Amino acid sequence: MNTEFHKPAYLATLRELVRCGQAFERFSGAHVRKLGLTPAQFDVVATLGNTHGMSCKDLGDKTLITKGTLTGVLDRLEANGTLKRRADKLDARRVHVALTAKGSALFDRVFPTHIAYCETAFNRLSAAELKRLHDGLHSLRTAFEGELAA
Amino acid sequence: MNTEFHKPAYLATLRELVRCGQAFERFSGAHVRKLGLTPAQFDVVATLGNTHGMSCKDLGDKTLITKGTLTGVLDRLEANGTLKRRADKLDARRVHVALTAKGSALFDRVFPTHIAYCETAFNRLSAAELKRLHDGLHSLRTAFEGELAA
DNA sequence: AAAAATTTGTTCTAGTACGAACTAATGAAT
DNA sequence: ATTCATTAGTTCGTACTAGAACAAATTTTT
Repeated sequence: MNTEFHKPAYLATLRELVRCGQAFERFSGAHVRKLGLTPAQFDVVATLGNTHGMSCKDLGDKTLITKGTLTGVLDRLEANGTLKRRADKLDARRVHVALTAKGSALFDRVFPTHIAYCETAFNRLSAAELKRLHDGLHSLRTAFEGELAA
Repeated sequence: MNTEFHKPAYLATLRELVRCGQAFERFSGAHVRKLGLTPAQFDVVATLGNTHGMSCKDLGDKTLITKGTLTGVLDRLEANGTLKRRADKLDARRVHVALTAKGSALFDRVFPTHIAYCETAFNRLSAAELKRLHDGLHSLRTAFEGELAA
């Protein structure tokens, strides 16, 4: 009680960051689920689309899904025939992951649709606003990563 | 295959939004876990701190934790004595949630510490940058919410 | 006042999320 | 070559997440 705690000014921005992120999750996630995928699954399919596949490591780096989680996501997508795992002959530790023909068709059907859907929201901002926002987010992310390393 | 898909300009900003949000989660979450709480638990304790408590509905609205999830989070915090549920006499549907003395002490110990920790990252940006970022995030969030309602 | 619609909170399921422990394979150091 | 350290993936435990179905209480409608 009543520790007179002076709230720093940055809290308003922090709050907007979290709220905006959650609003995007709802906005994007609800659409993705209607397309029959979870957000994480969409992320994987979108990353593998139009590539010859990649290792779990690379996939994890690009999607920012941690490796422990990735195993399960890949399991489910492999089980329903969206992608296939195969051993990497040059490095036996690695597993090469690539979309199947079915997965590629899924990508073609789902990716442009979702990109167009998201565009409706972003189009409410001007190009200049988007650029400013991009730069600000980038600075802040760099700050988080820098402090975490420190 | 090879539908020549023209990637819209907004994707760069979208990517930064997601990455910045995840960077914050890591930055903030790692610290909160060291303090012995999960991010969701910290969110609840921080929201209940310095109040006389509130209904699950209000708590869910403020923390943006959906009600199905909130039940479990509250279960665990109640089990370890951080908070207490009691019936609301005016509206029997409602459950009033408030910190116990132990929970209040936890809040006093953990909240200022974490706020100060987060400040180190935000201090890397100028006040003007933070303001611009705040406004941009707000506009974008409004756009998401507006499109979702539409 | 009775029926219908809404609100509040819990429960259930499937799918993340993170961290830590573990195995197997590659690379480095000597 | 053999030990040592690092890297890639999987597995495990606990906790969070959305969404849907549910029961109970309140409000609205008639």
